[in-house]
Amino acid sequence: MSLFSRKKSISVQTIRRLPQYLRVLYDWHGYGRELASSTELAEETQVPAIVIKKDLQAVGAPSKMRAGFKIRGTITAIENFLGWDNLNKAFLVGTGHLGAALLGFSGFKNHGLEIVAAFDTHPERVGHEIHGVQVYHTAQLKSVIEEKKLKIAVLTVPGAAAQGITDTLVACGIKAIWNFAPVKLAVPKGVAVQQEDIASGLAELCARLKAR
Amino acid sequence: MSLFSRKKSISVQTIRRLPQYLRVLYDWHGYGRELASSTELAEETQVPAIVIKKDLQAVGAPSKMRAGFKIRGTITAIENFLGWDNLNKAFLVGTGHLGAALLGFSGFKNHGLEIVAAFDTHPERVGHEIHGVQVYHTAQLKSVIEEKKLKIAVLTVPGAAAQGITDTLVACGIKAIWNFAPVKLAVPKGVAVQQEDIASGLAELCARLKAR
DNA sequence: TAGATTGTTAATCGATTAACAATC
DNA sequence: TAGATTGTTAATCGATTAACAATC
Repeated sequence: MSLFSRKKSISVQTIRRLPQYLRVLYDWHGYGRELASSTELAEETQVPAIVIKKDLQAVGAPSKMRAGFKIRGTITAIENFLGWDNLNKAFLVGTGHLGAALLGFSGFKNHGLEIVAAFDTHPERVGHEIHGVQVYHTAQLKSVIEEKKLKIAVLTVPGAAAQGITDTLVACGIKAIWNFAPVKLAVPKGVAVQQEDIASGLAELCARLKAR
Repeated sequence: MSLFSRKKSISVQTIRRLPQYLRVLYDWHGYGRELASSTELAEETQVPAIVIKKDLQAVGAPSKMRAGFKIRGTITAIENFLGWDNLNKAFLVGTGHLGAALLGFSGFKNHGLEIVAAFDTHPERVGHEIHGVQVYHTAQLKSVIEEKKLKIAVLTVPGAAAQGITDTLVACGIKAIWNFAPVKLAVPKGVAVQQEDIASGLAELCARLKAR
């Protein structure tokens, strides 16, 4: 056991499955259950049992031989792996339809994210609140980010504006950007960008529909 | 060339990348360009050139040796593969924040989707229009689906309601469901469900942020 | 004990990547 | 011709799947 015995990096696929497990585990934990076997989780999530076993082992979920994984401990292990055990302060740029929808989504608090500020350029939005979140003018980005010590940016601006805003964010020292604009952002190394492309899912659905 | 020389099935990963190529190609086509090499597309999309080459070959995009892929023909090939060359009539169930945001998103017309009806149970929404789309009561699902010959369902209802609505949709003969509720839907074989789980992307971002 | 499960290693599969020929 | 590109086949890599031992 050397200092270098770091767990070998966990695959993106595994990471993307974790929230799914988490939801079921929260549910069962709420009912007072203490153990969950990969077989049972497989039934609930439609993910193969052996995949679940491997995924949970990868994040170091505690288990009891022959009995299954310890629900409470597995929740902790996943939350810990994702950094969802304490809230990251985040802000949202672009309070259009999608932005407003995300501001109204209370579920993020279970997912390590707390959106505490929003930004826009439209005069009729600036200065108001949306779902309890104050909307500032984009010109105030730097000062508000510093003042509130914000770490994660949620980008819901039009595609044409995305790169410009991104450059500003990078200049402000932001290290994580969750981008909903259909544009590949150029960022310096060291800044994590998570691209959400709604068209990908639609393409998948259409291709499957067509293939039948 | 037998009847069975069907292109070997294209991977999900390839399918999910196609819309990205499409956006760049639309753009360049708008400028009157006729050819695009995989190298140039790689620069624009940050996808490796050889991946792009393979992807475009897979959908049968036309090319000129030494010169690149023919933009107009490649657009056609991708649209055709995805069935985006003519609009699928779709409807949306659940006109909450996210549902309203999707109704207001005009971009779907470029993606083979035309949302022509919406459903909800809230009395204050039923009977009104949202972004020009009529909202019906969920009780009218069957009749409206049949009357308007709707094919694709977009589900933006709360998780607790998703499976119940799905059962109704299946009974109405719907074959494709684009599900934004964080619930794995149980459907009979032959019904395509595309699951969008916003938490997956967030998990990916958080894991990457944590790993640094 | 029997049987269901985790733990662990090996086999399989398929996507990505590399290599190089063919082309204009 | 030289050089950039597509076309095509082979090599690599890593995720999934299978197999079976260990456990209680």
